[in-house]
Amino acid sequence: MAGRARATMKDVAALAGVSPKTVSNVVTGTVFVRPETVERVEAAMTELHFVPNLSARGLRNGRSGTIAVALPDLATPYSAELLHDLVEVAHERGLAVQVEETGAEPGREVELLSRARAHLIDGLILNPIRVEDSAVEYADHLPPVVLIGEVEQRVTDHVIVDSRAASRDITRHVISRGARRIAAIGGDENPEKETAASRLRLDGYRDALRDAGIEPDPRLEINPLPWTTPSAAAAVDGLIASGVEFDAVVAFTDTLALGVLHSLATHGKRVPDDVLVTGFDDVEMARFSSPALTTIGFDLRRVAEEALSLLNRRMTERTAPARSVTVPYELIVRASTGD
Amino acid sequence: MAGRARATMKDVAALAGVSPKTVSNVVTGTVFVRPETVERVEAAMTELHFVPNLSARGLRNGRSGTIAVALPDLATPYSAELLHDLVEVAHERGLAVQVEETGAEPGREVELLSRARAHLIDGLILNPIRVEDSAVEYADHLPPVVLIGEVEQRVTDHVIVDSRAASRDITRHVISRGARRIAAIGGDENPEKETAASRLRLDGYRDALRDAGIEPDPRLEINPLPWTTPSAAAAVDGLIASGVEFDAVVAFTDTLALGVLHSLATHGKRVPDDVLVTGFDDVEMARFSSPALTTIGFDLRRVAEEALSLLNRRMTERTAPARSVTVPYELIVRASTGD
DNA sequence: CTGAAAGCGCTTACAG
DNA sequence: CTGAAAGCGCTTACAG
Repeated sequence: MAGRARATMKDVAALAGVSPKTVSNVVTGTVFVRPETVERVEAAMTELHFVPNLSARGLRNGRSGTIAVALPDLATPYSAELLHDLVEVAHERGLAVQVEETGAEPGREVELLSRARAHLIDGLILNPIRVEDSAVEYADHLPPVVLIGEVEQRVTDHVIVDSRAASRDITRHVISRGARRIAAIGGDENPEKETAASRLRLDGYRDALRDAGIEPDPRLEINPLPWTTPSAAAAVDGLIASGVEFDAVVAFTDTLALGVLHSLATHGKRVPDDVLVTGFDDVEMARFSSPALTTIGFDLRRVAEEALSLLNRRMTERTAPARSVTVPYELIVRASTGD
Repeated sequence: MAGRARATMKDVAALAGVSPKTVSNVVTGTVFVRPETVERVEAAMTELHFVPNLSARGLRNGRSGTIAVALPDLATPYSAELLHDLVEVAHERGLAVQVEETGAEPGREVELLSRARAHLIDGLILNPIRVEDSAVEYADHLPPVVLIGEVEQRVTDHVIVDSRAASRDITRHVISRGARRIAAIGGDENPEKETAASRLRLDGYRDALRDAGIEPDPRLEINPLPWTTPSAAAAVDGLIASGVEFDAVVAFTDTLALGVLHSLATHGKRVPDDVLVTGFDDVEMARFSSPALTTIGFDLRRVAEEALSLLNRRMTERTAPARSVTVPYELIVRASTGD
């Protein structure tokens, strides 16, 4: 078959002795076709190895059957797990998934959205990093968009977890276990470096401190960029070297927390005996680290389903008001806070 | 703009006072167009928010500018890191990437390849699990395919790492550190469960044992399916419960090795003092586990580049003989074998 | 239940 | 350097 021209509906129609329209009806299955006819057409399709040309279909009906998923860093465990669920759910719903990486640069999100490529897709699921920079103001020129993650805007649909409350809860938890000098890894005052997650989780952390009457210490608020395991390890190395005392570390993602554990182990600090440690996201490694991580968990499969449902609705009702779905979280207590 | 019809080249041409052909020339940039004309056309495109319809272009020139990447499980750290590099390289070369998950079921690979969707793509990069089942025999009816990973066939292009030699080397390493009772996690005799990686890494492990005069013990060859961290942990739990003695564990992926470390820690076995442990792949967590993992590393970015180069060549020369590129590996010694 | 015609938005020869 | 025509392979009205 290599090299031989691909069969078209016209070829199939000729072989089956029907019109192209009938072949189309058989392929799409929207109209009832007489069983004998269906059989003849299917036999012809098999014989010719017919596969519909999706470019042609897409051109005709204006939909490609493909959505894009844009994530900051595909190599991160959290992104990988989220992508896994999104692809699974999308395929169940008959949609193909194209992936894009926005990276650390805020501009990439905007660029990506306005890029030509984006317009071969029927919709976009975006996990944004930045608040203001999120290209949502361009929503008018965009395909349907659903945001995953906390962003303070009401222009597009989004699926959120209440990060601030979750961060407050997990910080309260370490306070309840006796911690007073609690480092926050991922928080930042600098609006240049601030992200939606960073801002909200820092707010939640401070809420808990305030409620407990603990004075925040700027030296304990560290934002290692990018949010990776090695940079978190380096941040804790630095904290230890600085001599600032601490008895707990609240990391704003599990990926960061794994670096925290590594640094503490390197310096001979025992978790949870000397220092309590928590993460956020409940990635698979959070259960298998030494010690296992106390963290915030939520149902990623559910997030994926909600995102695709919102996107699907948006594809049909373009002008409906923006919807927001909140997925519940739970505090998962493990050995890293001495369960 | 929402709801308003998208501008076409015809609209742009009308506004700029040129023919659609000229607009096309400006957009594709293949033919020289007079600077004043270019400027007029570009102004018109901006004004109308023109974006070329890629379905139409795809229909016309037979290429979509999209490739597919099919991996067994997107949530696995190794897959995630590989996808990250593939997407990065593909984007540098102007290609979009569609992702597919083949899962554990061997049939999915075949199904996927023959599925209609596959034909909207210009090529496919596949990380196959099974040897025989890999749908490579269908290569004639397929878009250009490049395999990543060891598969014993010469029908399609592929990028490989010499798994057998690598597995032999790392097993030799633990033998050199004094181990004699070495468990292999991921090896399997059962052809039903055997995969390309499983087969070759088991062969390499046995090569090393034979060279050292150590008799293989079937009770030490365990294949936890699927190849995940929890199943590896459960496998080692079982091994310990069985009472079979061992002084080292050679895991066939880092993901498995992380589960091995977890199980050993749970049972109070110290690594490397009581048991040596090794992995394969050098994922990021291999550096941050406690202890850090001795493993086999290779350049994933390089793998991605080679795969895309092969695919690109295949897209132009469909009938050229299959090529194979071998990427070098290295033994990375870390604390888990007592460095 | 099926056919003949038209058109989705591009780009490729073919002319000038 | 630019235009007018044709066609990539489908599907959507419009007829019967």
